[in-house]
Amino acid sequence: MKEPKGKAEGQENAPNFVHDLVREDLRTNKHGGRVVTRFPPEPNGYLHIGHAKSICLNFTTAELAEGGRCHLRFDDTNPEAEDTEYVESIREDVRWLGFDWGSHEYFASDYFQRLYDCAVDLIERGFAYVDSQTLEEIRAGRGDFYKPGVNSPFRERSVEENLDLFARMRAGEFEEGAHVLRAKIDMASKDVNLRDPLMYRIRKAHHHRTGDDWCIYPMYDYAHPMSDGFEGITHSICTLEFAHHNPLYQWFVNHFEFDPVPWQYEFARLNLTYTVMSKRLLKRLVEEGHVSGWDDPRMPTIAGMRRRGYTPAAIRRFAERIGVSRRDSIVDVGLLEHALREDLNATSPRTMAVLRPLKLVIENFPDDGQIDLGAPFSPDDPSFGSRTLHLTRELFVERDDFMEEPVKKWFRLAPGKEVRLRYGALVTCTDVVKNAAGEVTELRCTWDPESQGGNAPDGRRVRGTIHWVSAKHAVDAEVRLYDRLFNEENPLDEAHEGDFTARINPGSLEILQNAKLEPNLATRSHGERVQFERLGYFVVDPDSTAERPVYNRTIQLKDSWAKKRK
RNA sequence: UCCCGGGUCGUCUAAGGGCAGGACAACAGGCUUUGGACCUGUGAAUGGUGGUUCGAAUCCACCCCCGGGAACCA
Repeated sequence: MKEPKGKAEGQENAPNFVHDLVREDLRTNKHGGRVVTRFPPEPNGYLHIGHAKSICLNFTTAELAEGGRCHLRFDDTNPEAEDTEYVESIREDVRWLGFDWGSHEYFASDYFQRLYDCAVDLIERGFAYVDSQTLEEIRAGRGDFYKPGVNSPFRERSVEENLDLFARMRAGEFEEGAHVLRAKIDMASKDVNLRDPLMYRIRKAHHHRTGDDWCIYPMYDYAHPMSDGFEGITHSICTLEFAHHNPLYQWFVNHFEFDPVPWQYEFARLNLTYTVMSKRLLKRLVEEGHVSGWDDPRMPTIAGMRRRGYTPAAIRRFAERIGVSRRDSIVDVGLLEHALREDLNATSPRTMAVLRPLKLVIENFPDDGQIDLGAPFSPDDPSFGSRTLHLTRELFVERDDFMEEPVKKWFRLAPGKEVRLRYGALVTCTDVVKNAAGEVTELRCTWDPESQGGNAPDGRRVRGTIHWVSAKHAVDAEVRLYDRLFNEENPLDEAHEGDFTARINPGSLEILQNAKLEPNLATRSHGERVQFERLGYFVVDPDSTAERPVYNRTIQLKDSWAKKRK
């Protein structure tokens, strides 16, 4: 029978070659039905959306099998780069994304003794040796892409001498750089990584977890496959730049008797338009003050996206949709934004807030009159509930919703034009008040008392519907409008002048101090998400207080009017 | 100059000898008390040249382009 390999029309899940391979392994009962993966961050920085892709891939792959699991392993073999500070943020971010590693949290540093013992074993079997050349000699001896390497003069040391030297390295008898431990593989290999790679180097550095217990530290190429072996990993998933290490990965794993024998699979890392993803560049943005920190809502870090108002579900959905393949790509950030809007549209209560207030006075409305009107929090889902709006003589409307000399197809406020106040009433602009500078400071209107709630009493068509708040009831707030951090699709494109910071979008943050909110928006808690009707999705920032609410704009609504004007 | 990957609509991807399909974006229309959401429709692709075949995106050959690789980093 022919197994349909691709997905049919209307497919919900994007292609994922790793899932396909694992399903095949399950079918053939490879590893006895076990699937164990791991997410192995180095605790030297904050996680970003690229890591999120990997986290989703590793956890969803494990879920393919009954009893499958995904480990969280901190790959902390370089004491000079890592810090405990990052460990907690990584845990928090993975948890926030919605994944649970249960009791399977590990640290590569917990394996230092075991790794050492295995290295001794390799030495005893003649597969590793202590090299006493200088760094420069080792580098020169490795050759280059076109020339094979040459054997180190120390390559044929006796097992006894190697054992003695290695023990003394561990004991701290030598200075940094005096010796290294190397795997004895093949100095003439076309694969440069196989030319007797380093396994251990001397580093008299304080480790964030093991303190000063060790002065020799294992290299990634040795520690990683071994850690996978120790933990019973079946599918070791990493990004493409590690593909060259696969033969070496297998070499180490095959010199021990692991069950299961792990295998490494590589996939293409995520790149996004209008975004930089490397830890080094993100660090520069923070350190040079281009953003307020690792959790600045413009950052592609998980912490930044969380503060921006992204939902875990949107990120997971995005990761699923873009698929997993081996080809380099730059995903249109619009795909991410689509997943975001999709989730927010379904989950956000609708509210009203005026960002740039313009006073509107209803002249035929009593001075102290007030009409209470019910308004649902969702236009089509009653389970969201409703609140009461207060129609009063003085209101605030959006300055952008008024145009003194309207262009064609303008359905909003303009002299003589009638519009609907959402869930409020129909009002007609009768006059415009200006200050000495000629700026519009107030709109004078009349309303149709028959139109309470916004219904046209005679069925007349009123095309424009605008949002508003009662001046008397409005709560002042700060609103931070965020936009893409970069102006260019590919900020790293070398065709541009200057470095990537020259492409930062100067309009990526605009702070409005005088926004007017409907009252219920003043009492929401940090992280709560709402839609400000007609404007976009917003989230309560951690800086928010009861006295001074602060909202961040997560993303604008799709705006076909803005498009039309262009 | 060497080794390893990879090239399908603008973007991410299906189809792996038999109608090049989907999603996002774009465009057009419908509906609408959010110019939102939703619905309908349209345009849009197999890097090149040869070869095998009734038939090639798919197999073969050569070429071109892109990414990665020579840390005591991960």
